[in-house]
Amino acid sequence: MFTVSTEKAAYHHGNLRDALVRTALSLLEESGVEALTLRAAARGAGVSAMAPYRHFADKADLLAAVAEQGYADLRDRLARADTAADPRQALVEQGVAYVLFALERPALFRIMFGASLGSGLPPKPPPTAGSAYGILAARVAGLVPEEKREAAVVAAWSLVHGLACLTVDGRLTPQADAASPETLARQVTGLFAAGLPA
Amino acid sequence: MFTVSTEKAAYHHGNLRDALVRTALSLLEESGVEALTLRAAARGAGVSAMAPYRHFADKADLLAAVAEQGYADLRDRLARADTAADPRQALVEQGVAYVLFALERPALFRIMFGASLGSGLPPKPPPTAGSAYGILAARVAGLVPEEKREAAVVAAWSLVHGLACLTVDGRLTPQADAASPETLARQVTGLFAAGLPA
DNA sequence: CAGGGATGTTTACAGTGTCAACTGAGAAGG
DNA sequence: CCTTCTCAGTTGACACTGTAAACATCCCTG
Repeated sequence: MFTVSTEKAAYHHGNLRDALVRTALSLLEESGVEALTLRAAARGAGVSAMAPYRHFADKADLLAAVAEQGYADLRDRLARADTAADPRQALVEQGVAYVLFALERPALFRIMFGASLGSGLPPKPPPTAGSAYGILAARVAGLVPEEKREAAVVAAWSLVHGLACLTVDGRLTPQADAASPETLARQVTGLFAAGLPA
Repeated sequence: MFTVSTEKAAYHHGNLRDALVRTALSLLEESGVEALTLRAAARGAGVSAMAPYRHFADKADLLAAVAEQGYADLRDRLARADTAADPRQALVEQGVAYVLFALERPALFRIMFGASLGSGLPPKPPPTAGSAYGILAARVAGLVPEEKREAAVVAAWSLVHGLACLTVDGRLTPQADAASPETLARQVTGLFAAGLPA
């Protein structure tokens, strides 16, 4: 057993919580969701199987922390894509960024949304998730009159989210999937943006 | 332990495969996804833990069979909703039906799409899934000129699928969720249908 | 220099998916 | 009719998971 060497390696590990989240994240992205086990995360952090319970109530709680990291990354990504002067264009770019994020980090994306691993109850939307939502909502708000705004925001969000899910899970017809996902995302969101009521 | 009584109860169970799928489905819908375990399905069918392996390669294979049942139900539901004379209206009704299906049977919906429990690889889209897709695609095809048709079909599919996912997982903002899901679905898909290029 | 609270460790348990080897029943062939 | 073969189901075992309870150890505060 040796830790990452640049770390403190004190034997009250220092910052286990962060180490666990980092380990969990790389487990998830390098080996898929079924490799992300509480024990594996503990092992990766060089610590006993029960240690994580000092920092997380249970496995779902660790996953929530991982997801939160994902939300922050997604929000950054959307913000970085939101640069075009034309608001319609900016909206399209956000949509493309959303889909690409899902495609590049599919396992993380599936943890962020969906199922919350356990009870079927709503998994308590974390604050960071809302801020990603806000970036998209702001663009839509600038394009749609007050009374249709809410439906339009939900529609935009649904559209990119649905496209991301279907693409990630390989659910699109081969012909649709043949073109690069980016092209497809651009066409789809473009079509949507064009149809928005002025 | 007693079987469903109307069944044969012969000692080479008769039709274990179907019994397992049925048991799995009710486990799933009555007690959530974490209750759907291979052993529990076997128990429910009155059979030993290893018996399912004579009919399914592994757990994922059972889940695939359950999902297939779900696809068939969804297709029926879409077909039944597709009755309006106005094609735009029919499209909206299909979207609403899709969202309601997801909301009424959330666990099944999550099994049908998403993750395929195991490798992150695409889970081999079953034939029945395509036929549900076809019902929606047909309506869109009647509304959109040839060259934009493909993008429009993907967009419609994405929109309702995304809305279904977000609703099921309780990801919508409270205000959006306050109205009945059906109303929301109607507004959102209506807005989309209205924006479609003539 | 106490001692107390946070942080980790050990041990244990119920449950899971799945492998290997065994058994029983119904059909096939002499 | 009796043997035999093969499919369908069983038993037992294994490695692994998440988690509870009790114990150990470090560091900080008084």
